[in-house]
Amino acid sequence: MAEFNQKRQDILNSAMELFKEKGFHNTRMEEIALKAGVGKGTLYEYFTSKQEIFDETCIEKVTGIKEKIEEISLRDITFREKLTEMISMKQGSEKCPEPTIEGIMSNKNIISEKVVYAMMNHVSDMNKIIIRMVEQGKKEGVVNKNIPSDLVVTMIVGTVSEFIRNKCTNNFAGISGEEIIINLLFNGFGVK
Amino acid sequence: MAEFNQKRQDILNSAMELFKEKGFHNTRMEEIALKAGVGKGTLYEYFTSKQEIFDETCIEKVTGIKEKIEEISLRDITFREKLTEMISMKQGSEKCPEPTIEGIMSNKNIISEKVVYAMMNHVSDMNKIIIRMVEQGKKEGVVNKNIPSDLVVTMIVGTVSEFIRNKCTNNFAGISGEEIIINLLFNGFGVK
Amino acid sequence: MAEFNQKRQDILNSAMELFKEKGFHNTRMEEIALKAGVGKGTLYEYFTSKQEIFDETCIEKVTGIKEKIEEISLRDITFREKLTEMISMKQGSEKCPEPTIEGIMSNKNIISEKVVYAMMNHVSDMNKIIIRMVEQGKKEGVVNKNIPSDLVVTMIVGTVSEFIRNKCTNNFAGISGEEIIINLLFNGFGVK
Amino acid sequence: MAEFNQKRQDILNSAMELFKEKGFHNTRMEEIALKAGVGKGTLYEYFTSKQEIFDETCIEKVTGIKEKIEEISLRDITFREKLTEMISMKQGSEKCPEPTIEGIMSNKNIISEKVVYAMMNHVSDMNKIIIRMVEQGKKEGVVNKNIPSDLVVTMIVGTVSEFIRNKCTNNFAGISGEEIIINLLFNGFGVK
DNA sequence: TATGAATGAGCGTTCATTCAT
DNA sequence: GATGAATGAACGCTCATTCAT
Repeated sequence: MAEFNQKRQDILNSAMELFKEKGFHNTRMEEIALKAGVGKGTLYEYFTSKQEIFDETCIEKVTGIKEKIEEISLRDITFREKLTEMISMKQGSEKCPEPTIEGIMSNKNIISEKVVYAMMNHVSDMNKIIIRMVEQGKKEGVVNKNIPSDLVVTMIVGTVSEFIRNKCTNNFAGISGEEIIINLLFNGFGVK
Repeated sequence: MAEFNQKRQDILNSAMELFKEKGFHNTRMEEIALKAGVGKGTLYEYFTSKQEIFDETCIEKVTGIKEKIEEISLRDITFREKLTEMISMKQGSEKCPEPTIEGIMSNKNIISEKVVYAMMNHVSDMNKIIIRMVEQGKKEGVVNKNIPSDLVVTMIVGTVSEFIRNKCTNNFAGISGEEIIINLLFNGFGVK
Repeated sequence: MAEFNQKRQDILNSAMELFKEKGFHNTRMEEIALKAGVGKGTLYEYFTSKQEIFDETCIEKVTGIKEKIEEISLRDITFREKLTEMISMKQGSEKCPEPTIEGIMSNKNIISEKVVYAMMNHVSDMNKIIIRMVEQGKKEGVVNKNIPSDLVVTMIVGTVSEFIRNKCTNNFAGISGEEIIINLLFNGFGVK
Repeated sequence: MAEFNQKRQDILNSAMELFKEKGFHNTRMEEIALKAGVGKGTLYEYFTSKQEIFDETCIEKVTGIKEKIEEISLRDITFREKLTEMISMKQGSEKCPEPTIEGIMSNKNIISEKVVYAMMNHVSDMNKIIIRMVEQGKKEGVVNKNIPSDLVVTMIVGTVSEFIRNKCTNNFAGISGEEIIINLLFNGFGVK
């Protein structure tokens, strides 16, 4: 049984990488099998269809992100420290992964409907978690209580995602701007 | 010739809508032809392949966004006013369009390579334009000169994109948060 | 349109021959296409699936038989003459075809359900037609009125089918037993 | 060894039932194994292929029919009694079986060639047996000596098969027509 | 001996593209 | 130029068969 799960995961990992690299429609079942080191037919011992494999990889990715956010949110650290953790967050694999929720959600017309719902629930959960983090900030007296929390979340999520994205496409050669970005979020770019 | 361009544009518009709705691989040439009111074979009088049609729609979309940004950047208004214009920017079509650059770029494994380069150039241009806007802000004395402009751009682009995205998925029921977001960008969410 | 129907019929004929020769599952779409002199994809311009092609060939066959029976039943000849016509009936094609209804019905687990119903209706129609023929015989005073017509039909259909089948498998070398069989049906094999 | 034969027979019985119900190509080896209560691999300990299993079931069925006919033919009873026995003959299993030779022979393009020959020999044997029965009738003075025996056999086999077939498809609700059919065979349906 | 996880040849079907009209 | 009937390469999936245990 442990072995079953292991092989299943191998397939999922191979598929994930190929989907990321070439997209759903340009990835052939045969390639997934080859990469996972199994026969084509074996894929169907673990999954019922290519669609299911794709769905699972998507679910796994959002779940992974959500769990990281959740884990950060539960630590006994300040709001600012949590923000710093989030911005340093990395997807496990090498290279430059598809780290943002948005990248995953852009496959909406490929993912099967029920999985879209599942993912949207995850996204909604993440929003709630981050809203709670913002409210922690308000309690700590470091976040302005007059600003609606959801808009604060919008700025955080947007900025952090864009920052991570840019780091991947190497727009910030060498400079580690995390600290600056955090300050920007707190103080804005305006002159005081 | 004018007629040629008109029909070409009709095809492009039909294709754009279908691609947005169903994705590249789920859109059939026949559907595009049908929607454009031409025969299937006719598509090949105006484009050499489905790929080319897709490439063109992508280019057209980024170009559209870029031109809007450019147009805003050239107006004789303050930096803050330009920001406000950007956040109110809308993609032409009805419903909820695919307005952000990121949504388009997520098709990287479908777009043909040379078009990816073209698009990245556009994106890079846009960055430069926005950087110039930020520098205008610095000159006006409303943007903190000590913060690297590219990081300011990161925050602006990320926040604005996320804001537009959320407005589409109706996360902000009724409340028009544009003004608040602008203030957030300038002052951050921190307590002064 | 005439051309459409012609090509459709060509495909059907090729399919019919192959199905007869090799059965449904051993006949490949490619072979049907090859035999019909069209491309594999073309088959799908005329039919939606292999199943549909098979269904149509079955329908066509029973319909053909039914129409022949019907045509015979409508002629202005005596019951005995009609019987003689039936026993001399031949399926159009060369070689030794699959002439009996039973041969066709033996594909019940291949034919799609709704077509099975259609065929059973045809079979039921044929029974009614033959029953009417028997009743004509009773009116003519050549068929014993005390015997239930459906049992008479059973004997006629069974004997005629078996006779045709045997002629095909060459069990009756040269001898044309039609006349004898008709007499047998009327008088039985018993000694008077 | 007895156990070997028992299990072999179990497999054959399971297969026979499934083949009858769903046909050769729609029956999967896994189903046969499941129904026989053995593992998929075990099937190959007893048979070399699915084909062989099918061949054996066919042989077994014709052999069964032939043996019944043979057994009837050897009894010390009159020709008429033998006929009555034949028409009352039933295939062992419940429901409505595939009792006629023709039903089995309609699989000619599935059965392997050498088995087709074997079956045709059986069929030929059966004909000879029934011919001998007819000749017994002639000796008993109840069958007209002027009619070629093979044509008499044709009428008997055809009528009996059709009768059994119809009884299965419930065309004769309740009425047990066996006696009438026998009389029909002897006397025909003609008016004397 | 019995098993069932693994396999891959094989086939039905789709759809971008072509080309005769 | 405009068309759509015809095409066949390509791919997802099935299932008989194998073989390590």
